[in-house]
Amino acid sequence: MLSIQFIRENTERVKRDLALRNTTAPIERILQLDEQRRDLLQQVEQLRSKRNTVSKAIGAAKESGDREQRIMEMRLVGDEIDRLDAVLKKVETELQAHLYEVPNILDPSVPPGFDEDSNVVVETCGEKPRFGFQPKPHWELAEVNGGIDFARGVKMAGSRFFVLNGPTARLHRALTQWMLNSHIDAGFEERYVPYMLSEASFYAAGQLPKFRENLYRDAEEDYYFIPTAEVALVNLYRDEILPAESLPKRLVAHTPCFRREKVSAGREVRGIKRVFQFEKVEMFVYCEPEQSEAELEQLILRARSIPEALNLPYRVVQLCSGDIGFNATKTFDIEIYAPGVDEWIEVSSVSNCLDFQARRANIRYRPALDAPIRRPHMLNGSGLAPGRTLIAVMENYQQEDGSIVVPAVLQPYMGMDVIPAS
RNA sequence: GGAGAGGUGGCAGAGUGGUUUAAUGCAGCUGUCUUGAAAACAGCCGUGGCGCAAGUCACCGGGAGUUCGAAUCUCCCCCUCUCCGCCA
Repeated sequence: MLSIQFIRENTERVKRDLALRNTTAPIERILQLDEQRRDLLQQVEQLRSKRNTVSKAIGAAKESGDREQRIMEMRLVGDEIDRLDAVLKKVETELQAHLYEVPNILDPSVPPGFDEDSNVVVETCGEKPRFGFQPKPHWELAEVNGGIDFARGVKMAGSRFFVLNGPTARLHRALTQWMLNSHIDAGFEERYVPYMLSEASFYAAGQLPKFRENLYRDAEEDYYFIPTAEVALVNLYRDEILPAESLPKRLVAHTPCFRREKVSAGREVRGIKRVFQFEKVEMFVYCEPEQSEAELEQLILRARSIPEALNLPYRVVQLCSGDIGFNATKTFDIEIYAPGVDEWIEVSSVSNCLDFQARRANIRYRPALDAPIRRPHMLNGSGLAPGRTLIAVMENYQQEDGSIVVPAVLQPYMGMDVIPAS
């Protein structure tokens, strides 16, 4: 969240960014509540101070003549404190709830725009493959080699679930392992994290209260299923003060992701692009505020290294103001071209969230001994989503008979160089 | 799921109604001494809110209550540990 001080001092900026995001938040109400809060706080604290002083005196002079008189007096003061406190608490609760609803400010470089149509392609790399035949979409390739079983996924769980078979399952796992290893080799430290977290953790990560309808949850216990490892990686150091020498902290985790997406039937139903459960290798960085711009660049390079090494055509897209996520100030997507569906598929989203999540999660660091505490900047980026990368590999590496050549970097993980047609 | 014991500052650990601004120790920081270090000695050493400031308020797992006054008493909840049960 944004600090109330920031909103107070940069009201116009905050309102402008809300408009650019094509969303709303009750900024005027927040400012009003803020003023009420400070006013009430001063009244209550003055009364508390008085009560503390007198109570101490009562304790010190037990046999004083006006003892009863003073106790009576303080009883009234206590009643008034209770009354004001109740009002204060109500104001603070509402203020806090509204502050949770305000998205991050936008980086000045974010292009304005209503929706994804206004996103800006920053760079396009690699060549689209040329085929001497009509390339098939991955679901048709799967029919040839039996790699994806849609029918049984639907039977077991429902629509938008699937099963991977044999070499295709192994290719999916190979992608995951290879991605993870390549980030570890680049200096990231692996974490294995819970896939279900408490409601408090989801508030801290900025998932709640806004995106409740997109989450799967335990019906009886306080568990929500993570829609991304980011939620866990934000909460790792919740309520902690990190030592300066631990920054920058570059982490990577592989988790399944669960997303309850309200997609209309008939739209993007084919294939495995849009599903309710998928794998993701997630990179995450904690760093000093001065470093976050540079760390963002590094994260983008890390994400790009994956399609580079797989020799897949991809492009880097900067999200416009209307498409950027709630927590982020600046986001770049990586999209890989998939010739079968003839589409650029989003496989990564890399964001700088500044101190937005650090404030929600109450994470701080001490720059030096005796130096004042600060909030770290936090960044996240997929590196990448193996399921969608699988689509790109299948469609780009397909041969006329429906067999699929295994990219060189994955062959050690596969023990084969071609997935045969049948 | 059942029974028992606990939850106090970075750590250890006192504190069962009123100079507690939480004792003391360890760790850490600064200084004196020393060629340097150690030791010794002295001082410092939590977080957050409000306020121009002086200052003030809150925080002893979380919440509610009793009281002029709560780390301390009462109730509810959460978590940890030990034993039992179940289990990959």
